[in-house]
Amino acid sequence: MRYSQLFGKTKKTAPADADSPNARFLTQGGFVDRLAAGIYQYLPLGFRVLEKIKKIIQEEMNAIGGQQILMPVLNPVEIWKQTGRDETIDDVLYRTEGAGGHEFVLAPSHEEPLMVLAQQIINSYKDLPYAPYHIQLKFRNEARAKAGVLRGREFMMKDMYSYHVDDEDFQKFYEQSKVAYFNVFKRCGLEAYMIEASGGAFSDNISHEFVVKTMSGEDTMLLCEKCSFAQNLEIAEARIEAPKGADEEEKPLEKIDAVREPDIKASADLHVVPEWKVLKSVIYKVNGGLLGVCIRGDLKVDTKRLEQNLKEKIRGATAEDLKEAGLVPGFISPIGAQIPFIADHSIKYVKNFSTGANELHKDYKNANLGRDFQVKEFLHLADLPLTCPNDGGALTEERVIEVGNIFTLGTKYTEAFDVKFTDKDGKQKYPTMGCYGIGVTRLVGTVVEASHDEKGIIWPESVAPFQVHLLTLGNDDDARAQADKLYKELQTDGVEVLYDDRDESTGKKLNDADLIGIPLRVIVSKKSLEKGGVEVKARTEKESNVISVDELEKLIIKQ
RNA sequence: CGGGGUGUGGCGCAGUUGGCUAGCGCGCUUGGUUUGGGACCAAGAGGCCCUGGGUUCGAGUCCCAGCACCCCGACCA
Repeated sequence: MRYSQLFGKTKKTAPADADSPNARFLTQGGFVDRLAAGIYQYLPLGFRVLEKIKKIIQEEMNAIGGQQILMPVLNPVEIWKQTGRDETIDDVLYRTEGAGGHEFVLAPSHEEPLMVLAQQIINSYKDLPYAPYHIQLKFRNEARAKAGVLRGREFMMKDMYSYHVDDEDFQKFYEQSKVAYFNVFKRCGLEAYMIEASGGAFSDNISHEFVVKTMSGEDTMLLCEKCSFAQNLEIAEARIEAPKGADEEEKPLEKIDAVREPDIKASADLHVVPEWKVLKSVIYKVNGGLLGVCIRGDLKVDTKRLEQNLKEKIRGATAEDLKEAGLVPGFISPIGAQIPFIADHSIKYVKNFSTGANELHKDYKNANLGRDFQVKEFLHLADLPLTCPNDGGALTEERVIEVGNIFTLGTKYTEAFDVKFTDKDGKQKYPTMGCYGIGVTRLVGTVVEASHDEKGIIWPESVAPFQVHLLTLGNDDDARAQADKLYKELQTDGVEVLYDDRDESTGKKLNDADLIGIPLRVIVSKKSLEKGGVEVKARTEKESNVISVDELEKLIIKQ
């Protein structure tokens, strides 16, 4: 492909609102374009990456017996009523009306249409197992789309579903799917971790998530330093979620007289509430300034964790520090305070906190997060004994993005659609199912998140839009002729080449090459020809070297 | 759905207490000079200033309502 003819060029400046690395580089590099929040269109460069990732997934799914099909996006609402999911996941469903007032949903997942197929196809134990899959757009009315292509309202997903005669056969396949999943991510150049997770709204059963470490991730993973134990923090933290009675209606904020001792117990006694209903505010001195930390009254701030999270040395604020900031020990609260506050996640689950009013012997009742006070950031700061259940090793926290997940579905759907097969013994039975998802468009963004530098993307060879970025520098006629010739030869050899044939300045062309991030950069210029060939540099390397055209062809074709 | 922020040529931005023909950089077109890390000169094209109401002699600017987008949360196979 000649870059001069490519539909979609790089931009010198990224859109101001594209702030996660994937959003920034993919839009600036001309891979994708945002049409609306969470809705992207793919330009030739982005589309090529998408297709490569799809191909890897197809190969790995086929290898474990998957059979690709294609199911429709537009689904009659009736099949969604059959599982009750038109109500249970109503909040994410896009609905639309067809001719004659028929109601449709845009599929957010595809268990339902598949079950209609299964009713017809699954009859005998001789047929099983089956593992149909498809790669298709999904539509989910996310409350908040974000982070470029990582969380979209329209996105592409590979979903596979398996049917088995019994649990044993299912388990065997489930294990195979884990291997296939690791293969997919590895081939995309990603290091994935498999972690235990809760099933969420789509399943109540056991599930495993596949996650990749990224800054723009949405989840936190706990990773054991000693063994391979990895777990979603959600599970570990379940214990600090909402104590009984914590989730109540928000009541009006009230300021009251509170002649009491300056501690949590005194506050809880005065307000006649359990200690977890008291909002604890602790003030630290960080980098010369003061920082408030809110946490549930019954928990303690783990200062080591706080330091790790802030990457700063901290110490407790002194009485003078507090006085200067206008804070009264024992009656501190984020409401009306003049210093920044952060918080432990535990306070998100409790309504109507009691807390100080930043005045001696005055308290607030019914203080609510968001309405009455805000915090800058939520961190995991509670002093909980979070150690590895296997060997007691320390657990580190990692920001991760979920790129795939696998579920045991049991007979939930086969029963709902009354899909039965006749077993060897002549009895009718429900097949047991699993489902296996990979976010395909999310993978595109994840690769960028995991592999970039300040200049741009660094595509792994396996998913790069082109293998070679060929460019000329200078306006030397001979160099251009040589480059044209090389471009044609490489094409003849079946090498995917992006040829920057523009008459642009050196800096612009080199910067564009770094931004687009094709693995191998090949420069043909007067200078390189004088040194006897072409200059090659891997995107991952700093230094380039000059080799002959013959050597180049050997180098590329052996790959 | 709560909190915060932003809407001005394709992209990034400026626009004063309301004032005349809405600017700048990048990009684009034409001509010329350049060419190893975002070159230069000259001449151009390109704007429902988010939308709708209001105030005013006069609104990009003030007021009201709405919409969109981004961020932090709630939510989330």
